[in-house]
Amino acid sequence: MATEEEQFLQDYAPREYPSVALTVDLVVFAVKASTLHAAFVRRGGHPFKGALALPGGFVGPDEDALTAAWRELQEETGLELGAHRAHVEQLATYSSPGRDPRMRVVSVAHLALLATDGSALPALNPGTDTEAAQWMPVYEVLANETLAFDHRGILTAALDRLAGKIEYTLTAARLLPEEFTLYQLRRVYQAVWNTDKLDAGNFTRKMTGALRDTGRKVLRDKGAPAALFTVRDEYLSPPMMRPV
Amino acid sequence: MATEEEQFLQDYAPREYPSVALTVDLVVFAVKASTLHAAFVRRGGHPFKGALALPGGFVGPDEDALTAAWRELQEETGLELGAHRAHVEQLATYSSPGRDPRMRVVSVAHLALLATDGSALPALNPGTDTEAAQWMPVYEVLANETLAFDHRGILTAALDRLAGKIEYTLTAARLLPEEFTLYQLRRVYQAVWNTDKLDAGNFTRKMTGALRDTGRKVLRDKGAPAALFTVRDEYLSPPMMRPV
DNA sequence: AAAATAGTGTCTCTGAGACATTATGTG
DNA sequence: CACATAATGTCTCAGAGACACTATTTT
Repeated sequence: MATEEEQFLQDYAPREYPSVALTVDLVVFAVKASTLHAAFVRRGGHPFKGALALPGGFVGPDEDALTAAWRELQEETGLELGAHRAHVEQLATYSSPGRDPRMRVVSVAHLALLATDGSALPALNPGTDTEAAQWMPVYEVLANETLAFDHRGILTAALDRLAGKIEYTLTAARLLPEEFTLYQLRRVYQAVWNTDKLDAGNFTRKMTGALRDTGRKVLRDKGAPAALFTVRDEYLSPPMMRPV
Repeated sequence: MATEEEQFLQDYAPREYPSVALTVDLVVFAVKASTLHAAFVRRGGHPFKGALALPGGFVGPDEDALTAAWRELQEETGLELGAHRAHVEQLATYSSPGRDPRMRVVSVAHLALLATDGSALPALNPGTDTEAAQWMPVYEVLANETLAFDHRGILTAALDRLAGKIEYTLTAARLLPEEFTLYQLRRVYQAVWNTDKLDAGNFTRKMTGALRDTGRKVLRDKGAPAALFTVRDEYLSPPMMRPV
């Protein structure tokens, strides 16, 4: 049996099959000043010269798409894994034959969330020789900028996914440090949903069930001190509702 | 400007880049007798000889993954598009380097839903030369069968997606004819969730808001006649809740 | 009439939103 | 004390589930 299988693998003659170049595209989100930002690259060459594009790169022969996405994220931010907390998940795959006029490129888009305290964005690598990635406000980009390839569709898909997911999970906490106040969390929701209509009191009550109070408090410029929370482990990525 | 771009496209020398074979895998669901079924192929050759596998095939050079999924679905069922109503959507992409021991194959998994009246499954093509696809009960397969490659993961991902999606959309109606009774719809929910605990009365009240009563009724063996409904257009794929 | 099924009524509980109120800090 | 913010209380409303009840068919 083992021999039959070995035989097969040896006999197997690589057939004619269509082959494609496989890449990952990243939508990297982070929040500053209650505004949702994403990392973009300004294209210096054709096609789509001068337009904004999402960072990305080829998937190596010995890695899967998720590994490649983490590697690209690290190359772009220079983050030591674990220094910045990060969350990466697959979004969707874009395979339209004409999406890159130069050749057949199939791209697995990923959603990446970087933690910030809401006051500053993570540093981006100044870029080797190629153009460096830069943070830009997502809603302004969507309103005013031209995006290369099918990257507008990828960006809106990522935004929809994030906006939907924080409705029923605590994924929003992945955009914050390990410990955070309800004020910070609320600002993340406002950033993602591009709104300022979130009642602070109701928000507190709604969230505290899935959070753990560290007992410590932190002060702001004015007002009462705010409690520091962490996400209760059982609510980290899975649903906040439907507690199994 | 046009010249500069043309110049670039001409000058563009195809670089060295890793290339992969791109395929689609299909999880095709249909319901019979309140039991969720999926289409499988029994493997006749190595690797995974004798195990069950999902149907699928290569993505052609001039089609995207979704088009290839529709083509494979048609080849497998012999359905004239529109004769059987069908729903196909992208699920996720599987790109682990070792997932096929023969070569580097990246597969875009798709979820397909076929309409039945709940009493019989759509015919599957008897297969050209290769093994024909066959319907099998999903929960029994997951409990008792060995699945080839990473197809167990794909199948459970498809099932999770479907089970979750029918909670807040009317996607379940894609497993039924254009017009259906609440009894049929309830049986679909029971099939997908593998349960029989759905109160008929509450189910009716919950669903009727998103349905349109055709005014016609249909009889069963016993009991009162049941009204025929269709899905109100505005609720077809998008959410039943959150009415914008 | 008896049985089975379709559909409605009723009650309770829970969660969300609107909004007021109390508590705790700073200048 | 004035002010700002955190957190809680209160009220209302809508939706879901448990369960009883009525209506409509077949045998």
